[in-house]
Amino acid sequence: MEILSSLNPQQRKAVEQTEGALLVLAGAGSGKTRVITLRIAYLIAEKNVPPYNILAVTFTNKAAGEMRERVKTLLQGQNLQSAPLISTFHSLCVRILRQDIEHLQEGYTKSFTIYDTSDSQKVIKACIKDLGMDEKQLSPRVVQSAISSSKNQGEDFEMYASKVEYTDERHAAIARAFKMYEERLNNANALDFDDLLIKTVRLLRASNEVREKYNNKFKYILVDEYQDTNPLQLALITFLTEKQQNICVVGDDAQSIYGFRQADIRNILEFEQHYPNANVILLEQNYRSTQTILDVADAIIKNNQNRKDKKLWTNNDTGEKIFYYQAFDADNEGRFVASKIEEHLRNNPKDKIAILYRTNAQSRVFEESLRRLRIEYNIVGGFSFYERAEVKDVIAYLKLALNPFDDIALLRVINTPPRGLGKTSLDELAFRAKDFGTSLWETLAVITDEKYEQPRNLTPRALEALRGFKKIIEKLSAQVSEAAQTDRVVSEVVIAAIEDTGYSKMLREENSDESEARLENLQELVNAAVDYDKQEADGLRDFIDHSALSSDTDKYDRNASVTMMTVHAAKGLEFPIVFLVGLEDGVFPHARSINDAKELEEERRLAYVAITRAEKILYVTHAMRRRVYGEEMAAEPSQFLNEMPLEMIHDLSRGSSWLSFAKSSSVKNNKHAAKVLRGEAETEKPRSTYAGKTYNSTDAIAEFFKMKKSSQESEVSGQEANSKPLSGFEKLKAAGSDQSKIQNPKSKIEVGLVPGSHVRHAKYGKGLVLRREGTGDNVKLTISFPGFGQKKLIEKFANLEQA
DNA sequence: GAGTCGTAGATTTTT
DNA sequence: TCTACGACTC
Ligand SMILES: Nc1ncnc2c1ncn2[C@@H]1O[C@H](COP(=O)(O)OP(=O)(O)OP(=O)(O)O)[C@@H](O)[C@H]1O
Repeated sequence: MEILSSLNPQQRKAVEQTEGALLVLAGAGSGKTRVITLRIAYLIAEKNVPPYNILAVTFTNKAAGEMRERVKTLLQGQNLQSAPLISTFHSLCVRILRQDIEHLQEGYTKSFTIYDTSDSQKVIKACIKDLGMDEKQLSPRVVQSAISSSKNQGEDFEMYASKVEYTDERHAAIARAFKMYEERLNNANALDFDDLLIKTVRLLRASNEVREKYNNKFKYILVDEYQDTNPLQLALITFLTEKQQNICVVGDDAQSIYGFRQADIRNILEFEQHYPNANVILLEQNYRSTQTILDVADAIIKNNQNRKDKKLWTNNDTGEKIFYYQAFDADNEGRFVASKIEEHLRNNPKDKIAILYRTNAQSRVFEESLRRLRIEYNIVGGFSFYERAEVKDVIAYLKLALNPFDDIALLRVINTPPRGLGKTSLDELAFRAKDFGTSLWETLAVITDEKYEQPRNLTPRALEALRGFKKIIEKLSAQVSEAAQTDRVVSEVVIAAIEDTGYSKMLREENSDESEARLENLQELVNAAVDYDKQEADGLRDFIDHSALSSDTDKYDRNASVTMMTVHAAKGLEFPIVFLVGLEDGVFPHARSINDAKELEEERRLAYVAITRAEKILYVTHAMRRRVYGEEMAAEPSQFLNEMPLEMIHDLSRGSSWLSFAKSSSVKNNKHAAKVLRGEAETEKPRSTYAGKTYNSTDAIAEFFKMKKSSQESEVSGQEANSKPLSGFEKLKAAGSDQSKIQNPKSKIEVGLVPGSHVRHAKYGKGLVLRREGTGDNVKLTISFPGFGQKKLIEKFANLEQA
């Protein structure tokens, strides 16, 4: 088969060995995804496996879409009766449950609703309230994440509750909320994201018939990014491969970045225990990146204790050095990136460039700076189209029409547009519902009935409004079931949900820029439905499912020259030019992970993923100041920068930068200046804890600041594209020194502690002042103490000495 | 019941 | 900085 000629011998082996269990464990860019893709084509074209017997599972919709495309291209010209199923875990589960959930006998029907994260959050809030607790005592966020992580480990609320110590009030409260949450979802015939997996696993476990059915259907199973599977997903795969064991998984333990979703790399490392006859193939040649990029990625990942050493080599050139830029602040970082992108596109308009960041919130600055230069970009993730309020509203109408038990959908739309149904009426409705033990919809039907004899506790106006609402939904339901029978015209029902509900009327009457934009978004929704009608014609339900599962903007345009996304979203992709931005302690690695060795290692793997996305050119940038919650904060260069081999980095910053300092302090016989900077950490007991390492670059940075102070004039005027008359650094210095001299004469230190000053603290020892705010007795100082991190202290009480 | 205003609190990462 | 929710007014 000629397509195999594009493979190296190991890859080829992995493709040709179609029977039995196979693990392909290999580093970044070694062709794992290519193996999976070709394997699917090979099974179909060479082994004559019917496509419907093949299941390939990926992690994101984006990855599934890409793979579908590639397989399609490979199989062009073949006359196929069916297509292989290439889907995410979640879509696969929806597919199975839509067919067979009734076998589970838990009261769920095929018309179940999917609750997204915000829907579940609403349920949780209601539960907390109904348990007589305050959101401040028990935050919905905490409950939600507890429930989710418990579920992803395969637990139900009973298992969760059984683990709670009876003295542990807090967890007991979570357990109660968990229980109530489960009951409410069940009553609403609703499943959350995690339930999709849980229920499928439970279904496969409980029903021999169903298990048998899918074992017979999916004879060949392939899983990409296997290192990111969690115990539930493992269970799912295990059940699906009970009969046949034709399973091929590929992955790289160094790229495991979904620990927060309970992903467990033991799944991949212990694959041979799960499938004792498994073969293991290692791929060691990287086809993607330059040697320099691989060296840098490798240098970083080597700092992880918990890892499996893998070889990775490349025939590619050494390539360019890594480009580094220290920005003055986030805005300046954005300008730098945009201007570099402009330069690249001027030289080669076809360049494909990615901006990768740790959190979605960072995208804004880059959007603005690109827009300023009129550079087109597209952005993956963040708030998706389907998460917009107006879109969710319309979808909620449709969800309610499909599943009237969906209380969340009902509450969302019952008074949108305003129908004169306020808190009082809705409280009454909810109260009755609880009393009857039924859904809001059923309750509504009962109490609006002409023949209902009990006192209603509703104003005549409210009663009429409820009746009107009921009619609207009934009409919509009728249209929906009609459409379901004709198996088409999703778009018509969508239009009905926009028009006949009064929704568009409300927006037209509002007549603002805002409402204008919303109407446009709804038009987009109609367009999506029209497209959908043309392509799949799988009915309204499928359309709605799709909207729930694609919070990830999977229609990213691979032809666009600039794409921005989080590092997580970039997994599996590659770009000739990559900008990895915001490399600061607290941002990347994220502040939430910095104090936990395990989580810090995950951040480091994330850095590894980010760097290995680059094919030819990698830029790394960081800002010295960044706004956090609207507050300007001093930012330290990321420890991951410190872990890079500095001689491979080329400094593009104007003036002196952290890098130039780090390089200059290199001891002759030492390979990496970074090691020098790490100093004591190296001689310490080898990284038994990371607490001390977190700020171990502080000394370097402290000295850097000191240097900076003396050369401030040149540094500031050298800052590129800094249009403000006074740089922040100057302002900071000015504000700091003036205030401390004039308004704080009582201060122990007459000179005043300006940012950059060294101080000594009784408990934390030597530290460096990063920031000063407030006046008089209220002066607060942010000080970085090596080994203790940043502390915010009141100058008056801190008892600081100048060091 | 609807709309306005003020303030506390929040951000990882994805399905 | 932005948001989401609660108090307050009409
Ligand atoms: N044998 C080969 N010859 C030439 N190019 C190859 C070969 N195998 C893979 N490639 C190319 O290498 C690049 C990386 O491949 P692929 O995305 O499959 O790697 P991967 O192992 O899945 O990477 P990651 O783990 O980083 O997602 C792709 O551009 C692919 O086309």
